[in-house]
Amino acid sequence: MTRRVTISDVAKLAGVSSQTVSRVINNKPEVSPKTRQRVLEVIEQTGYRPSAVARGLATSRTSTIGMVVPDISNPFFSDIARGIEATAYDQGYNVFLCNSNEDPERELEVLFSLEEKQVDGVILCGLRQKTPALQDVLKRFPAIVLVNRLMDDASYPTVMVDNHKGAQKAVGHILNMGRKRVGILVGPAFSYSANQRKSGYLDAMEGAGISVEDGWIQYCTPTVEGGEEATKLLLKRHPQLDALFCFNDLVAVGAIQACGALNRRIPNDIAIVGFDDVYLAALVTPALTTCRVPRVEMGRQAMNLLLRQMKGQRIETPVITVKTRLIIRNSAPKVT
Amino acid sequence: MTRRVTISDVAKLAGVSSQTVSRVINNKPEVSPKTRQRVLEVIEQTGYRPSAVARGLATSRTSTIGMVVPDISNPFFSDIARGIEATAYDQGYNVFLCNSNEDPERELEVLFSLEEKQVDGVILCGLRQKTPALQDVLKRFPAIVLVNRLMDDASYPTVMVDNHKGAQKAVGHILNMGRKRVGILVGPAFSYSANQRKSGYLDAMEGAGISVEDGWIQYCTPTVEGGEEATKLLLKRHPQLDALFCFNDLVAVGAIQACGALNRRIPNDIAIVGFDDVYLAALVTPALTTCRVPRVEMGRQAMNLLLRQMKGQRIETPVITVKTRLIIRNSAPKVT
DNA sequence: CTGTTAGCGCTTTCAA
DNA sequence: TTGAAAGCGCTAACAG
Repeated sequence: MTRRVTISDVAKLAGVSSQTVSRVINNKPEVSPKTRQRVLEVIEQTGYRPSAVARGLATSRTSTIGMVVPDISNPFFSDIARGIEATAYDQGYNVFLCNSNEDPERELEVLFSLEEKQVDGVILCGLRQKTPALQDVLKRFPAIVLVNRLMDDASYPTVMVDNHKGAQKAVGHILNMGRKRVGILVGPAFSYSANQRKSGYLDAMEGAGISVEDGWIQYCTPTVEGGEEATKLLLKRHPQLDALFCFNDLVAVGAIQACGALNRRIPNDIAIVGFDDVYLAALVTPALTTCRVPRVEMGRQAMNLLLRQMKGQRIETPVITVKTRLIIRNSAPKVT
Repeated sequence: MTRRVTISDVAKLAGVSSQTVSRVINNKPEVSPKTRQRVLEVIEQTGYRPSAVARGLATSRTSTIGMVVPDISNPFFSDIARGIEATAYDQGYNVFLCNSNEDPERELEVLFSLEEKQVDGVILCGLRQKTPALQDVLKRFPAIVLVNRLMDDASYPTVMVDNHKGAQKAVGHILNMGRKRVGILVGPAFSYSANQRKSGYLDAMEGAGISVEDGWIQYCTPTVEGGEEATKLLLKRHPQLDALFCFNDLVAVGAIQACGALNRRIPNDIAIVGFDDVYLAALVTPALTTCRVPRVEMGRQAMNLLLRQMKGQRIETPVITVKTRLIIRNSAPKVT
């Protein structure tokens, strides 16, 4: 660790002012080819890298953004993260990774740290709260994008999943199989996505002229265990159900396991459909029919929305809704 | 977006010098309680946050580290990332997430960007190359930790998995089941972990007095598809094999699928053991016996090593080797 | 205990 | 096309 090479080191060695070096590294046109050439050579020789910190202080832009996710080890969010990082990288931005651990207090704290770091923008994924304190910090960022969670007042550009249509497609597919007694493992009652998926389910059922019994609707935690428990409860009370539409793939895997324990054959006795299409979905037995959510794409879109804001461009569509696609596998096959 | 509140704004409002404010925000003792109180009140009222950028320029430390992973959406690395981020956060560091996409050129580029951002340290996960150019950039960082990949000269503190012992345990378990014809799906020939696991396998077999035929050793890409293909090849040439030790869980899942296609019952006809214990492992059918790698723990250890370097402490153990644990499930159950 | 001065490495503005 | 001066917001070093 020797001292960093600075812009004035380069300037001296090239026999120019540091301003000229600055012009060269920023690709300004007003430098003579000769001078530029000489400066570039010195930069090459010395291995000079401009300090983004000093530049950030001078320009008050850091080419840095913050990404807040509940948990990066959740495959749903790590895919989104990949999309964000890839697009950010292409545009010369570095990304701070912050886990909020679903903890509102920590969510605030990471936002404070991002504020101190002077990020140019923040992408918030799966945000849970919207307290005044939260609203307050958010206001202080130059740009904000929300992913998978709508603020009540739609105050920020947002990337959403078309949960309603996705659920309709999924349930429609089940109905096409000839099943009519379709239960739903809704997921958590407070979840925005869960409620959208539920309403898609209800619309599909209603559209087919089937009246849904209250008991067919079962809330659960969005995990394998949650799905397993909920399925056991549901099938105990309503053994006549011949299909289950699940909040996500993890819940669906729980449902598969419960059906195994209850000796219900899938799909013959009961069909099962998930949501998300995480990696797992294709690999369980039976392979899961599910609604694919384009997560990497969501990340890209989110970063693009952020970039536009940071460039001061107007955002035509403040809410981008990405489409899902039904992936048909063995847990709810196509009936021919 | 109004102008940021700066340290001198606070100083003026509190009727002190900015130096005193600096002392307060850095918790220096030499400030009178009264003054401190007054300054804190102004900070509270104004919502002042010190600029980490300005501070970074002044101190040449940024409280920021870089984390380079091949792919954050790979669950192996996203778990490590979680461990790193959690520990970093506790110590007041923010983490730049960089995907290298297994691309040596991009790996270099992200390191350059991290250098410009003046990170205090870098954690490199699953690094593939060690070209002179790479060595060169690395030298310019104040602190470096390697994860899951040893540089030939052990020049940097490193967190490794005890692949050798893990493989020995796994194969030992298979042998205890009474199986003697154990094939191995090694993984990629260039992979350091793969070679360590292979040597653990060979030692276990030799220790049991079993001579391994060359044909039992099958290289493959470390994916489900790779495992599937390799298994088909292997079992075609060596149908007598009664167990497979796989490079990782994905390969093992591929093996399970191949066995399904070949009508080989697991574990009766053939036992299958994986490595890593990603969350998938418990959810496939049959559930996978596998060697658990404590990934979050690895991330924590890596960050701790980095912290010690950044504090200028001596590193007693330049290579930390984390232990694996055999998780026995149905694909290779315990024989009682 | 508190304030003053200088400077971190860059860009912006103005002048040449 | 080039350079000089000032300043971004903070801390280090010194003085009082």
